[in-house]
Amino acid sequence: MSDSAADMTHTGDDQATPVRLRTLPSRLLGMAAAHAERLVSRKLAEEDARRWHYAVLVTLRESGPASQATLSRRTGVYRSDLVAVINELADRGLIERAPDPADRRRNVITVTPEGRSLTARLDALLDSLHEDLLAPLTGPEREQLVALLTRLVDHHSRQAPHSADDRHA
Amino acid sequence: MSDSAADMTHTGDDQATPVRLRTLPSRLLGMAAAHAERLVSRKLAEEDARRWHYAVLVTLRESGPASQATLSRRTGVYRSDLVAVINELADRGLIERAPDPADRRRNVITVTPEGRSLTARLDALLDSLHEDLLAPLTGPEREQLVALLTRLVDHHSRQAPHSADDRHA
DNA sequence: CACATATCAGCGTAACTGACATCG
DNA sequence: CCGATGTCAGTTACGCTGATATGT
Repeated sequence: MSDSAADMTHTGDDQATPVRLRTLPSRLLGMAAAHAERLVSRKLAEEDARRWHYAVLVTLRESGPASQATLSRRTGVYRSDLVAVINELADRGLIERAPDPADRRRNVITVTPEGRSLTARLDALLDSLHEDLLAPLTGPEREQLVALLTRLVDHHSRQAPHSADDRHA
Repeated sequence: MSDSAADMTHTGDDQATPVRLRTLPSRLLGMAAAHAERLVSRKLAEEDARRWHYAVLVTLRESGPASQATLSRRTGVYRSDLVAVINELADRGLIERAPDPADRRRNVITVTPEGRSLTARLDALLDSLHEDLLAPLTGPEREQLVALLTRLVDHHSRQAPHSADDRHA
């Protein structure tokens, strides 16, 4: 256990992350988001779902049946990636994919009753999860955080409406 | 251009993201972070650097020479991934990797002058970037945001000190 | 012996690009 | 012909899990 070239075992701050990194807003955002997303993925996995599955299901519930291209725009999931998500949801009988008679390029995607019930279960899981996630903050602080983040996100999507954003559950 | 099964071209809210998604804290965090990380990656790319490169360079500057294992702990980058990062930085003459005479398992990593100057340039790029990123917020609001995020991150890393977190530039 | 270090090989996901056939 | 749609193939970064050889 000796010690060597620099400091290491001496000072004990072996895992002290530099101040510069700890205080960089972009990094803070990244770390908080990474933590949140780990929790979310873990939770959704309990129902064998992932973020994109949930995003699609919620979108179908809120805006009704839609084509894949439309779902892509509404969820922020790329149409190419959406194909696999739709496949998986359809294989599990959570949605139905039918050709659109009015426009034969399109598939009309519809939630099934089983899809709706899964969505409701996922809602509940995520709601309870957010309790834990935001545990260190008071009610007003949570609102503040949400408000600030919303401002950031809105500002950006107004500035670059086309430039590939959104995503994330 | 007809119209079909649901609404689509009718209403015009073709890309209206569901309220549930737009207001989910975890998603807001994810979107804000994704935006930030896109900006950061773009900026760092101007100097052919990535987040991990910057994290390593900053850490070396702030805490001096260290072994790869120590750098891994301080930056949050996995030892296994660090190998490639160190290789790349060394190939470009930004750091030096020398065996530690006191402990022959270790490599002592040291920044070179070129490494220091790159780090300084990256600092400047990121500082100006954060101006843009946080543009929609006032000074006090930025502090509030940073404070709230710090609380979230700290709380979590106290709760799960071992469980693989950190990362992100 | 248990433990740490550096390295390698590999996996899963998210995000994104390009191409292509079909259809409007 | 231009543009939209669904699909497939592929890329990059990141986060994470082994396993292994070497050394303490």
